[in-house]
Amino acid sequence: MALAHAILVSLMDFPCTGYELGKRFDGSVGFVWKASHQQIYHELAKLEFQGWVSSETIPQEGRPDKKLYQVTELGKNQLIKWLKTPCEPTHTKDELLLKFRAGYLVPSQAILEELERHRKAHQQKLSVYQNLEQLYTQNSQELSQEAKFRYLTVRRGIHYETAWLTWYDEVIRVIGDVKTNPE
Amino acid sequence: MALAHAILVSLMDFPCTGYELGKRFDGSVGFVWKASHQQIYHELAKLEFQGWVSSETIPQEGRPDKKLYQVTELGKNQLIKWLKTPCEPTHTKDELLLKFRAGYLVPSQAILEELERHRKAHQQKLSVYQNLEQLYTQNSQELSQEAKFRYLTVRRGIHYETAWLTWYDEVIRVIGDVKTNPE
DNA sequence: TCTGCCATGTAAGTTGTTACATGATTAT
DNA sequence: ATAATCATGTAACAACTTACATGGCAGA
Repeated sequence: MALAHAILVSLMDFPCTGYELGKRFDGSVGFVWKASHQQIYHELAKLEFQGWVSSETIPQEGRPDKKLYQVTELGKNQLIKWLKTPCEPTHTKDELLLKFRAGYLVPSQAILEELERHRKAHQQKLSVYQNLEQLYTQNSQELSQEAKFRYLTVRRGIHYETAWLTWYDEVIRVIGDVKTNPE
Repeated sequence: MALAHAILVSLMDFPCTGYELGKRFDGSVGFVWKASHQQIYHELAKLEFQGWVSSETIPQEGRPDKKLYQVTELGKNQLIKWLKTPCEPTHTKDELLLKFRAGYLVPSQAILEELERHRKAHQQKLSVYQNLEQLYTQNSQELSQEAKFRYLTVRRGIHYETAWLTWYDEVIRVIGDVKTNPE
């Protein structure tokens, strides 16, 4: 259900092909919603069938034709309807935290190494967000309404990644110097 | 795949029935992994078939028999094997943030109300975590290795919820005083 | 009396993952 | 040569959601 809306939100920025959407879902859109290209193609077909998006086929030589998708009036109305509908908080499913909770079952070194891998990933994501943030803050003119929402989405990413990094530091302080390794 | 491990982690704390697991997944376990009772019963049956858990049927009067599950040696080994295997960072799927990103399409009041609802939920979860935290910090004796991991899992929850609250404040500062409502 | 708790599931449908398939073009 | 990029999908499977089903017991 929400994948459909994630696609609509993306296409509202500008029309795209399925392939391009796939890349955007790997990049900045993926910070709020992840999806594989198979899912995207499948959902686009469904959306077109429902009349929420329309496509224009662009013939190409030496490679498959492109299909450029855009949101229809109906699609936009449905998107706005969805925006006005309350939603539930996201169901947490965090494999790393789940592992961490059972971390006492293995030598703490194993857990700390895994944590370090993830810490690096979060550090990198933070950098990406900080670069994006600069695009909004560097010129001092007032941001448009649309830009404000995007800027704050990036800010949410910064808060999120920073919270992880702070937690990692805390973990190191509490269990990082443990000498007694079980097993 | 990971639901199986979430169940094993929970059962390592102490043996449970499916029903009790359901409640725990609604409560403290649910902070790291969410699952419905249907999923849990289904997965328990699978786990027992595989020999990762075993069950003891406890007859009852006037209500269905209980099945008390516990982790087998095989299950524990599999759990430890899984703990040592690296995992990927969680795929983000945040409906609220997705909506927020497209927030410019509706009157900002609509978004702010939805945000307020979620802010309250995060505030409440934070309180729950803070109460749990006290259990670990109130007596000054050194925590066991197992308790440290649990304590830090709770701390992660506190960092997570606090980051949301900080972001909400920021959103209010940036778009909370907007006079121009589209539509 | 009615709601909620206890206790277990089945069945149908949707969503998401993994593997497979094609084939020219461009960069290393 | 080889790998990566462009560009689209199908098929099988696994995971998850929603609705349904049963039925006694305890408390407001």
